[in-house]
Amino acid sequence: MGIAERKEREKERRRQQIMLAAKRVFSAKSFNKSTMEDIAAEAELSPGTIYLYFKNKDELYASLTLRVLQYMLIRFEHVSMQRNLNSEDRIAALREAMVDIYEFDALVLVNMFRLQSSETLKNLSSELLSQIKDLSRKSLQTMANIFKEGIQSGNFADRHPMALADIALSLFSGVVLWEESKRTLNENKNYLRETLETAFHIFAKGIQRQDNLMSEKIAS
Amino acid sequence: MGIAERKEREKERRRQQIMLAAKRVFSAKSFNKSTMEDIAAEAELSPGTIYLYFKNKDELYASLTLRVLQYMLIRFEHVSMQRNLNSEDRIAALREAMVDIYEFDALVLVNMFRLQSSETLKNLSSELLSQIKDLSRKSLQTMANIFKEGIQSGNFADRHPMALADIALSLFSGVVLWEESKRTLNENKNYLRETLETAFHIFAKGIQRQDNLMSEKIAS
Amino acid sequence: MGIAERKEREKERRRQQIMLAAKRVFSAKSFNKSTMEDIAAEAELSPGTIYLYFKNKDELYASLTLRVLQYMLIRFEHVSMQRNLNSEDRIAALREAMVDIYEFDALVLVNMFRLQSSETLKNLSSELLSQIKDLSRKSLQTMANIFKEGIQSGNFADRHPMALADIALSLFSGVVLWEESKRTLNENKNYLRETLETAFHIFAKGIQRQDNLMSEKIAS
Amino acid sequence: MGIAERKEREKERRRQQIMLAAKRVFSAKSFNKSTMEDIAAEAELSPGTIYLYFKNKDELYASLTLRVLQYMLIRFEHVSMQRNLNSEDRIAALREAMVDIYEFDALVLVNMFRLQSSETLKNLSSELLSQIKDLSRKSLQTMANIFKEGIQSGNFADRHPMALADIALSLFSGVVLWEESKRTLNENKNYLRETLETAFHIFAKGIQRQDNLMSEKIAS
DNA sequence: TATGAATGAGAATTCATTCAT
DNA sequence: TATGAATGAATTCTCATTCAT
Repeated sequence: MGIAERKEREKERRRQQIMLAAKRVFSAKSFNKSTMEDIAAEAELSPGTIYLYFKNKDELYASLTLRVLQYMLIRFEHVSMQRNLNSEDRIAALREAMVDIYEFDALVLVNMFRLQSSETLKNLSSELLSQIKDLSRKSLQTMANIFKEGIQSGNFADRHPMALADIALSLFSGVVLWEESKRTLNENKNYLRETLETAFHIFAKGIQRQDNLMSEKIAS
Repeated sequence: MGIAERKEREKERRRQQIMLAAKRVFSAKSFNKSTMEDIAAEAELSPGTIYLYFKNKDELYASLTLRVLQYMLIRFEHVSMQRNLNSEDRIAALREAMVDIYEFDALVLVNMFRLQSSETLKNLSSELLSQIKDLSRKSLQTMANIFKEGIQSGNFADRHPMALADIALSLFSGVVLWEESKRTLNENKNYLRETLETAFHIFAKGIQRQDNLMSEKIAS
Repeated sequence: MGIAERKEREKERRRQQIMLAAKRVFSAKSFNKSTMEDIAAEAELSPGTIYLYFKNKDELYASLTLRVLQYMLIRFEHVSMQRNLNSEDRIAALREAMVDIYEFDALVLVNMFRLQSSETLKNLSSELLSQIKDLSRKSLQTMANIFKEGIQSGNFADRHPMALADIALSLFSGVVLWEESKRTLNENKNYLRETLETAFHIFAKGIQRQDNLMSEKIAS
Repeated sequence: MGIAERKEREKERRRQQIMLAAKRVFSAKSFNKSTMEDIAAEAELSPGTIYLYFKNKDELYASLTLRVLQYMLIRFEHVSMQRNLNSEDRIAALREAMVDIYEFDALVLVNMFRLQSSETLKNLSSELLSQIKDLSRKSLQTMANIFKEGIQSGNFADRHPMALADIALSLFSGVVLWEESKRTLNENKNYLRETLETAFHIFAKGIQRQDNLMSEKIAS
């Protein structure tokens, strides 16, 4: 029994080892220019071994996406459970979660959209695909709940919570994409955190109820 | 001379024809899964002919990016010149410009970030690369000017105009990316315009001066 | 018009060139040990070129089979049309046709049965597969007609003509198989013609009507 | 000692278990498309274990051939020893032996010809190879003896007995090959027994002495 | 200019075989 | 003995690019 469990754990560890190597290689070279041999070398394994853990290159790639999505859900759920925070602080917590997610894996989130291509989709096992769909749906739903509570407590203007979640996620990915882009073209330092802070300040203000804003002002 | 001009015009027309074909193929299949033969077939030309107009696949791709950036700059400049509009309406005009850009070429803007890859960059002629940098800089600057004027007229909160431009562009690309993603995964209808409207409403409200909001409220 | 035709002819010639090279390589090495690179080298072409003419290795192989089947049908039809021959001589002519077929391509006929594997079948285009089925059906039918006429003329015992065709073809392939086998194991000279002669003498006698045999004997 | 024997017996049983699994897999998929992992899975063993019993894939394959040749010799010897039967009945007994052999292993006999490939031969231990040659020689010789006795007893026409054995074996393998082929291509039911009966009726009649046939006829 | 057949380097993937446990 | 993860050489196939016509 213990043996089966240990084997299972080792197998999972090996998968992680390969995914981490893949992440490093993809970050350095972009998906198409990265070869399975590069990844194998980075993981200090032989090419054949990769295929014991991942059906093909697209599936390895998609597994990286899954990994980020899992982390994203956990971080969003954590924010969602912090009921003691006021609405504004929850938005800030959400933003901090996003910074964490970015630090967990900057590029895979960005490249996640590679999965758009139907040519890619057909190389994926339906199980993996449905896991990805499921996780992204859950993450959005979790974010939507945060907005919903803000609306019910009268802090946020009355908008469809799911639309707000879509927009918050879009803002996040857009900023990551654009900052990464600028960074590569100009080799500048990383302004992601600052930009994200500004962006979410604006977003937070943009979704507040007018009354709320007024009363704040008057109180001051 | 007239002959030379006509030839020039025809050459440009042929370039456009290839780019349009490439755009369609890249949209359907993603860069790597699209072959030069696919593109040639879509353009009703032979593979060899493509190479008479574009140095290589990467350069063809980059030219598509250039094309959308040119359009973007024109649209942004047009908004910038509409001095008769109030700040709020200019944000709305900016948003409409973005919808146009999206309709001009949904994915290439998003995939523009593929150019990040340094492996790709070195396949491009330096001329093309500097044109791309130049155009994206100008587009941002033009947007920044719009925000700057809003700040000077006292309508927008005092923030760095370039940061606002970065965020507006990020929001735009993020929404395109995410809506396209949802569309591919779920085969749903296209909610881009609606989402973009909501997103820019929030953004517009988020960057207004508090006083401004209050006075609006009181006046009402 | 003439150009299109010439191109078509050249394309067909190139296909033949590849098939001949493949035949030589398969004869020397057996299907699995022959690589596409071997075949390309033998045809003095690059590996990629093979794929312009044949979808994959299995399809190239099956095309060789088709080629023999085409030749087989022509030879059998030729025998079938020789109505002036008596039944016994027609069997002899059939046997000579088989020797020709063997000389046209000894191994592919033998290996034709590789196509049995369903794993192989699924790599073939349905068009090619149906051509193969069609040709083997027609060849058998043509042989069956020869037997039918012998039965109707009272020379052959009354048996199902198609069953006789099956058996004649089986005898042919069995002899080829076995003689090739002996030849490889013992590096002996080629007894195929002699064995085939004996085999078809026996077969011819075996299918004659008893009366016929008797009367021959009495007449002698 | 008893222990050593039991171990030996168990080892042999395990070898048989693997060969049976291999036979099933090879029948379904053809040699090249069958992987050692397929065979291991079918035998409910791990790939490594196969190599404890067989040197390599070619040798496993050759062992299957050996197995069917052993069975063939036993069956032919059994027919050979039935001296009480008349010649015609002995041919019938031979045919029944062939049906048994077919049922013992339909395809391996036919695929035996894969061993032709010199590339394959050099992967085999010389011991195994000489056993195979020896057994096939003995089987043919046994058959030849049956024919020889028929000739000496005046029932069969005077032909070289070994040539008759070659032809009988060819007819057998040809029929198996062709019937299996038809079966795979058309998913029909199995006509092997019927075809083999007809084929050997014809063969039996074809090798009889003329006088013999006449006298039969007159007697009737 | 346009063609499209040919190229061939390069990639993904497979699988017989090994070996530490 | 048995395992099965790991290997890595070998193989099939792809596709950006070239070039003779």
